[in-house]
Amino acid sequence: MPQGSNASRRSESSRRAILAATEELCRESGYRRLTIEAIAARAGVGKTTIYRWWPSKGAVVLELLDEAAVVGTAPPDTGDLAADLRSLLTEVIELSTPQDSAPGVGLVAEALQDPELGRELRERLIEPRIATFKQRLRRAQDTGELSPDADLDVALDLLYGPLYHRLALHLGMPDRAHLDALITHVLRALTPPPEHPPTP
Amino acid sequence: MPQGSNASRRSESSRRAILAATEELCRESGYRRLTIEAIAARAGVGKTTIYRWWPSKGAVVLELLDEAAVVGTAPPDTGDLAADLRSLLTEVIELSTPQDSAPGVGLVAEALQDPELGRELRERLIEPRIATFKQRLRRAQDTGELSPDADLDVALDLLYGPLYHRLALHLGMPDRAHLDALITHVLRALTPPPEHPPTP
Amino acid sequence: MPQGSNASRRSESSRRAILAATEELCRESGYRRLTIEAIAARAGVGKTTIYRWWPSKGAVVLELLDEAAVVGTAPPDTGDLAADLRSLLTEVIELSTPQDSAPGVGLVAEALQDPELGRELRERLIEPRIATFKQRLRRAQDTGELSPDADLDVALDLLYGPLYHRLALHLGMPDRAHLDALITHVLRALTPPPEHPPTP
Amino acid sequence: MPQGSNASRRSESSRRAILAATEELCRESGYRRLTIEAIAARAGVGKTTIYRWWPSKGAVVLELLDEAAVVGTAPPDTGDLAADLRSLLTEVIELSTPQDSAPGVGLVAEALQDPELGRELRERLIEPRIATFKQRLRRAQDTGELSPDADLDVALDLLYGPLYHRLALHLGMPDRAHLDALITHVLRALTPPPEHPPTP
DNA sequence: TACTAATCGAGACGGTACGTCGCGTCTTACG
DNA sequence: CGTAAGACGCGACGTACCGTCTCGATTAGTA
Repeated sequence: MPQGSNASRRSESSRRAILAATEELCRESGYRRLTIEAIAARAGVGKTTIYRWWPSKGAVVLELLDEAAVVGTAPPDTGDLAADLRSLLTEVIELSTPQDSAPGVGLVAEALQDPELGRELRERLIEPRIATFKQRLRRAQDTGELSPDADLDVALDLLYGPLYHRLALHLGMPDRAHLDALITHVLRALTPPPEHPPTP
Repeated sequence: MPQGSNASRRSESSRRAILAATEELCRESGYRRLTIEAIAARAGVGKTTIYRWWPSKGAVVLELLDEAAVVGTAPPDTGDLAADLRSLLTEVIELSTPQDSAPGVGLVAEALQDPELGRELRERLIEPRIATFKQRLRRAQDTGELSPDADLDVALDLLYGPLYHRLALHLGMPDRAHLDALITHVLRALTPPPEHPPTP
Repeated sequence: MPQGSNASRRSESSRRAILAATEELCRESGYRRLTIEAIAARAGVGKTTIYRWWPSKGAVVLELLDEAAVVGTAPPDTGDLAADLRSLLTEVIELSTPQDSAPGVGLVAEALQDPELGRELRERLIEPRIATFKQRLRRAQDTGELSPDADLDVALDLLYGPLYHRLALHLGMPDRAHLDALITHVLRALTPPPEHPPTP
Repeated sequence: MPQGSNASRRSESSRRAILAATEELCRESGYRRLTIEAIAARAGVGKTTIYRWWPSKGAVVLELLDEAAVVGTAPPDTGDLAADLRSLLTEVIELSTPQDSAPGVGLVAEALQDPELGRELRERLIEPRIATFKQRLRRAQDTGELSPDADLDVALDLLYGPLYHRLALHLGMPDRAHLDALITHVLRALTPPPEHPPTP
């Protein structure tokens, strides 16, 4: 593909330096104290260069997380549905755990107040994971593990909801036992007792 | 409570003016653009007076919401458990709906990044509602509507979780049908099929 | 006049620090490289404090020169008109000589491009000196040294003009001999050969 | 001049576009707001092209004025010395009058602070005019209109000085009457009353 | 006529300073 | 004393231009 003259003049090395500096500073002082000014200084880059390519510090952090995330587009499928769901949920839990938390939580907090950032966050980080999640559940429907008319959006709310609930309220992420309890409850609710369908 | 001579010389009229100004400004420009500086100006109050009594703008807004909320400490009990749960959840949904959302959502966002504010938010706004919620569920256990060993913390996660989930992801609050689906699912999961207990 | 409550809250110590820093920086690096940012840093003062009280760096420098100038409002009068004029002109020449030149020349340069600054410069620094100059010439008219209908504005142009001429063209200030030549010429032109008046 | 193969590959059309853009922008927004960046944009030219051929915006403007000026190298000589001087002075006055003033005044202002630009300005714009001026005066000495030992440098100062004086002080250029008064005075001072020479 | 190197347009880049905003503290005068 | 008013030191903001630096794409003189 001869994209030739269409090539952006953007400096890849600056881009990398900016993301690296962002990651360092976030780790050192947290999302809150993160500053475009400081990123530029640490990265050895003009502020302009940051503003040229990102609209806000949130967008920089978003790209950082986006790069960091190894997106396995195919859902895990060990044959054990509960285990697979647990591993999907665990990925999110780990993104919200202290040492790495700064960028993730800060980003969610900022996105709450900034619709445009929220949209980006949803499109680039969240929706792919939702898709993966639903893909796994759909497969479970195919194998008859789940009721074929189970409402997958409800399942999504029920399984991911608690994580955000606890995040927002500083309640600490659910431990292994609690997580298993959640999954068990939800699967039970979605598993077809043949005679009455889940939603009236 | 004979606090007598100990009575604070704090000016109640300033306090009210501050909260009123906060409410107006929040409504006009949103939590994000809210500023201690602007509150003081609008309220005709010195900045010192605000800083003397509140540690941050979040704390002011928290007090505003705290005053606004009519906390029915006793849970609703119409005899219809699903309906009662729906009305409890609806209160929170309304706090997160556009016109009034600014203070509520902004506060949650800020609390995500400010542990102290998070603690205050939890203690003064959240926990009373959690208590009310659990109280109603416990009554349902007493009447046999719910399994006596149902895990109420899990129920809490399952019912409130989705709201925060959707809040954080700008997904829009669940509509009436979805909400009912949620409640139905959760109640089904908590209702005892006598042979296997909810947690393994 | 008990101006009491009317007293400005302005910090005199900051004002002095700002002027001192300005003077130092001007001496060290010249008017051109002088920067509000640097003044603030050197003075240990917020930039806001400078912008609050002065509209531009030119205004700060103007105030600096204004304070530095010992304005003898009464003109010198040794009885020797030429000598008195020479001493008046010398004051201006010294303000435009290298070591002290930075502020003075820079200010004139900036005022050339900034009408508001030009007005201030004129009112606060220039016009008092013009008044003094004219006062001395008027006294010379009283004593008959000068023609009573000599045009003092023309005299002003003729005597001060060359200084600005040379300043603008980097020609160097007139030396003692040239200055005396100038004064001699001008006085001769203003001294009445009784029959024909100076202006037609 | 066999510069032959050495011929510059410089683009004349770019040069003209740059000068034209400079002239327009100067007229529209004044020398002060003039910017290399803006010149390049308006001229449809890369910034590099400007920096390759001129060291500063002052140099561009200088070239602009240099081209615009129709330098009559031979002084006017109508036989009426006062009239000839007036027409020489008028050329400078017009260069400093509002509509065209921007480039001229700005250039002088900048040159005050930039010795290199000052030198260029002097050599290319000023000195030719001084030469012309002196040439005319010398001719007047030949015809006996002026004292043969009149100091032409003093004459220069006395006649051009007031213009810069007024320019620097935003005093407005001398009107016709004042200009005539100046010329009259100066000529009187330089005309030989046979018994006492002009300088003591 | 084709080659080849200087020049061109475009504009990203690392910087410096700008002028503004809001912070949280401090100072002053009043009630 | 608490208060209204607001100046203060500070830090970050987002912008404007600077002068330098790649990038192909002309383009003009030479081979």
